[in-house]
Amino acid sequence: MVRWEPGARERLQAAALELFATRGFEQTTAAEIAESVGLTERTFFRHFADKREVLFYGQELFLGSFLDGVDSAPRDASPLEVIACALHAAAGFFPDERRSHSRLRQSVIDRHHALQERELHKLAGLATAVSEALRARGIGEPAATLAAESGATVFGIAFAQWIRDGETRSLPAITSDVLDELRNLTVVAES
Amino acid sequence: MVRWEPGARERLQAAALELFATRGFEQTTAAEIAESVGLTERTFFRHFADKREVLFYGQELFLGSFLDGVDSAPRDASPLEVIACALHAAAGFFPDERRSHSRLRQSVIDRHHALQERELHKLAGLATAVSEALRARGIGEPAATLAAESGATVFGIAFAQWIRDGETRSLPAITSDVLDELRNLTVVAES
DNA sequence: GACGTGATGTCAGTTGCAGACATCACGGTA
DNA sequence: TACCGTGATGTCTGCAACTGACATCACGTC
Repeated sequence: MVRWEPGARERLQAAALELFATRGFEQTTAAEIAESVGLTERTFFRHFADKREVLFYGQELFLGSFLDGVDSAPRDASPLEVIACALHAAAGFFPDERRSHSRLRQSVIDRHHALQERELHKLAGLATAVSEALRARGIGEPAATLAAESGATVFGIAFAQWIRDGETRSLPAITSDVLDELRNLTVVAES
Repeated sequence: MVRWEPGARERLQAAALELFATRGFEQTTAAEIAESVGLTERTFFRHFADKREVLFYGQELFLGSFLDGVDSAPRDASPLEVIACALHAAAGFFPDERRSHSRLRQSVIDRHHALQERELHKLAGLATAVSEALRARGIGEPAATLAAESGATVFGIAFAQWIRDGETRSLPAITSDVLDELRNLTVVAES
């Protein structure tokens, strides 16, 4: 007889998303999430540093694809060209099959300030990691940070558009368009 | 005999900053902050929605100066020119006399994830307000959001530089330089 | 001089989280 | 076959972050 069902973490994450979506984040206790999959509150907090983290755990792969994109850029690429590569790689991380799941998850996040804060913090951490990768390529400051943060901004805007109702384009396509808009922004200012 | 000393909120904010700076954020309870100025924990939470907010309360004035800057831009200004005006106005909100206080406050924030999250959330709220102001001027999406977020990024980088040890330039001067770097970023990419 | 008001105090309760310690299937080792 | 270490879990306990309900009482007003 098995002592524990496998995949405790994944079951907790799935249950949490469902409960948050139906009852709301504050109305769902960590104990309820745990009990709904046959575990205890204490175990919940062993898997996730805090209640919010259950929605954000496991983004290292996403960050990794972002950094892989940085590495894939040619040596002599400009900062913004490097960001373009990173965005292309990162956008590929979200194929269209994930759209409805992403939509549900984001609708939960958008409804609660506490979750928005965590999301912003994760995005900021990603930007920091990218800016370090840019500096490792010899790009100085503040260009590296500026480019990295701009990349994160572009991704955020594109992602929000990707999960909007009625949107049918793929995330890479949208990302590319938004990046073009960023280029236009400053070009127009220069004219 | 007066029933309460005036300025409860300000006293709480000052005491909180000092205690956070000396003991650390998690090691300081809301009750301790309140008692250090002769109040109770319950009163603390009547003035601030949560423990973190004591460090962030009262930023409407800063947001206001940002929006005033948007309004001060000429009608036919490009999005980035509008942002330049907004940044100039916002940077003026932090004269050099505030530098050491800002430095202390920021050092506390930088030491604690929970406070960083709140700061990012406030900055994001500012960017949202600015993007709405841009849309009200007839600027479309995603240009408005892109410009507003870029402005927030520039301000954040400039502010971090302003409070760095040894930095002597004024915040408006630094902000202007960082904004130029943002322009260079995309110009180089276009060449 | 009575009266409403607003900032505060008091008290009790829920929830998020963490330390300390026990449990016990499983996999290896003698 | 008997033993042992390990890791994921449960149990118990306690603190701190908040919150609702209700009491207090200086102050200004009528």
